[in-house]
Amino acid sequence: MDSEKEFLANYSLKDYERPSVTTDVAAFKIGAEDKTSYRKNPENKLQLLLIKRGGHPFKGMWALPGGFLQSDETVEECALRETQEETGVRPVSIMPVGVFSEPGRDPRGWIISNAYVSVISDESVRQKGMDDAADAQWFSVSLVRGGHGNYDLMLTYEDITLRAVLAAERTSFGRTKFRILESSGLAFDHAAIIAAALSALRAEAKSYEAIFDFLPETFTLTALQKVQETIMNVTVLPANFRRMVSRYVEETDEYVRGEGHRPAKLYRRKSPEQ
Amino acid sequence: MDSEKEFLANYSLKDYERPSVTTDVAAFKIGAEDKTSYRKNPENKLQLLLIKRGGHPFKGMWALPGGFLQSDETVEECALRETQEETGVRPVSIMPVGVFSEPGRDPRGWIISNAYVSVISDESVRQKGMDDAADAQWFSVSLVRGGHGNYDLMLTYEDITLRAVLAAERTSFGRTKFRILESSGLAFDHAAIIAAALSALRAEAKSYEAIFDFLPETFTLTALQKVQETIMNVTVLPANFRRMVSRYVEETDEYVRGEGHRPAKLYRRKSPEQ
DNA sequence: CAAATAGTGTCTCTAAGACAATATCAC
DNA sequence: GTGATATTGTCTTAGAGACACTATTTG
Repeated sequence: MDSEKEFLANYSLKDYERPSVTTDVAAFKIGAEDKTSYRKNPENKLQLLLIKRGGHPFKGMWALPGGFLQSDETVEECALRETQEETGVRPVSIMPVGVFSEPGRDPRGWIISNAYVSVISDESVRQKGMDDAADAQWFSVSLVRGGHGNYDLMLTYEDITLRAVLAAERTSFGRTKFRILESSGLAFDHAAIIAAALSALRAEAKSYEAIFDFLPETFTLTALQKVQETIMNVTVLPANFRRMVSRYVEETDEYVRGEGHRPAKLYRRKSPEQ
Repeated sequence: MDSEKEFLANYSLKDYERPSVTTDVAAFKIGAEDKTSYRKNPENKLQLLLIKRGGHPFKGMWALPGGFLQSDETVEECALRETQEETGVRPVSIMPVGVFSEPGRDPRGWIISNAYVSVISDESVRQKGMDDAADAQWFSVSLVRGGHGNYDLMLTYEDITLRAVLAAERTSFGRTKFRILESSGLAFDHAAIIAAALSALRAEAKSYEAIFDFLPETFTLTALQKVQETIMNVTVLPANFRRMVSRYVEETDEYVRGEGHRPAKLYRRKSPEQ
C-alpha cells in the first residue's frame, strides 16, 4: 500500500493537456480636463489604460495590459505586477471581474484570461511619470445603453476612437455577461472584458468602496463627488452626496485655497469600522 | 514582413510553463428535516455536497466536487458538467466565487482552481436519485463568527464532523478573503473555498437572486422564507418578508392542503423585468 | 376547540431625494 | 459686486422593521 509521499513522488501532471493562463487588467483612473475658467473646477473623465500591440496577433490594435501567470504568484499578484510594469504605480485596489475562457478566444491557442479591475489615482501616475511610450495610452471611456438593449462602448484618445457594440445577457444570480456584436480596434475579446470591468466598477462605486482609490490621501468632498459621478455617469445633489459619504470620511484641518471661490475643507477616508 | 496568418502558423505556446486548471463547485441545497408533529412544517438545513477522496493526495478526506478544465469548454461549462456528473442534476444557477491560485495549494503541483457556487433544488436531487455512493454526501453547513473575528466552519453528516477555523481578511473593494487557520477532514484549501462560497451565496440571498433556485417551480411563500432564513441564518417577520418578495413572485391558482393548518397558496417566480 | 400556519393592515422610523438658503473666497 | 463653489438645514417620500390582528385548516 503506497503512502501519500510515495504517490506524490511518482505523480506527474504532464499527462493532461493544460491551458496557458493570463491575467488582463482594466486599470482605470480619473483624468482632469483643462479648466475652462480660472475659477471653475476642472471636468473629469474616466480613463482606461490600453497598450498598442506591437506583434501578432492583432498587431497594431489596442489591448488591455496583461501577461502570463507565473508559477510563484497568485493571479492577484500577477495582475498587480502587470499593472505596475505598465504604469509604474502599484494599485491599492484590485478586484476580480471574471474568467474569460471561451474556446477560440485567442488565435494563438488555448489561453484563458483572469480579468481584473484596478484603480489608480491620477496624481500617482503623474508623479511616477509613466514612460510616455506611444504604445501605452489612457483612453477616455464611455459605456452607454444603445438600441435594442445593447451597450455601446467607446474609447477615445486624441484622434483615435475605438468602438464596440455588446449584447448584455442576464445570467443566473442577477449577473450580466457581455457578448461582442461588433468591435473595431480592440484586440481579442477585450471589448467584453472592458464592459464587464466597467460594470463591476460601477457596482462598487455605488457603495463608495472604490471611489477613494482614485484620489490622493486627502481630497475635497466635491472632488470625491465628481469621481463618483464620472464613474456612474450620473449627477447627484451635493447636499445628499455629502450626507451619504459622511460616514466614510473624516475632516482634516486643511483647506484648498486660491481657487477663485470658497475654500474647500480637505477630508480623508475613515478606516472602515468592523 | 510576416502576416498574422504566417505568425500563427509558426507560433507555439508550449515554450511557456503552464498550470493545470480545475473548477471546484460548492453545490448547495436545502434539505428538509423530519416533521416533529403532524401539523408542523419541517425544519430546513443548508447542505453542501462533498466527495470522499478515494486516492492520494488527501486520501479519505472530503473535498468539493471538481475536475480539470477541458479545451472545448468554458470554466462555467466545466463547473456545470462536474456538478451534473456528481448529482445527476444540471444546476440552473451558477456563480463564480473566485480563483484560488496560491502557490503550493495543491501538493501535486501547479494547479489553480476556479471556484463556483451552484444551487440545486432538493426535490430535483430526490427525483434523480443521486447514486447513493458512500463517497458523495450532503453535509449540513454552518459558518458562524467565532472568537477574534474569525469564522468557524462546521460540516456534519451523520456521525462525521468536519471543522475549520478561518481568518476573514478584508481586501480592497470591500471584499473578504478567507485564510485557513485550522482545518480537519477537508482536503486542499477547500475550507477557504467553502467559506467564500457561502459568503457569496449569502450576499446573493439578500437580494432574492439565489433563493428561488432551491425550490421547485411552484412553492409557498413560507417555504421561500425558510430558504432565505436558512441561508442567511436569520429570522424575519412573515409580513415583511411577504411584502419584500411580492415583486418577485406571482400567484398561481393552486393550494397546498392537508397539512393540519390553513392551506397555503402556491406562487411562482415572476420573470425578472428589465 | 386547540394547534399550527397563512395572510393582511398599519404604525413607526430611517434613509434617500429635492430644494432652499447661506457662507466664503478671487478677481 | 460677480461668479463660482462650499456647506447646512429641512421638507417630502419610499421602504424596512415591528406588531397586532384575522383567516383557515385538521385531529
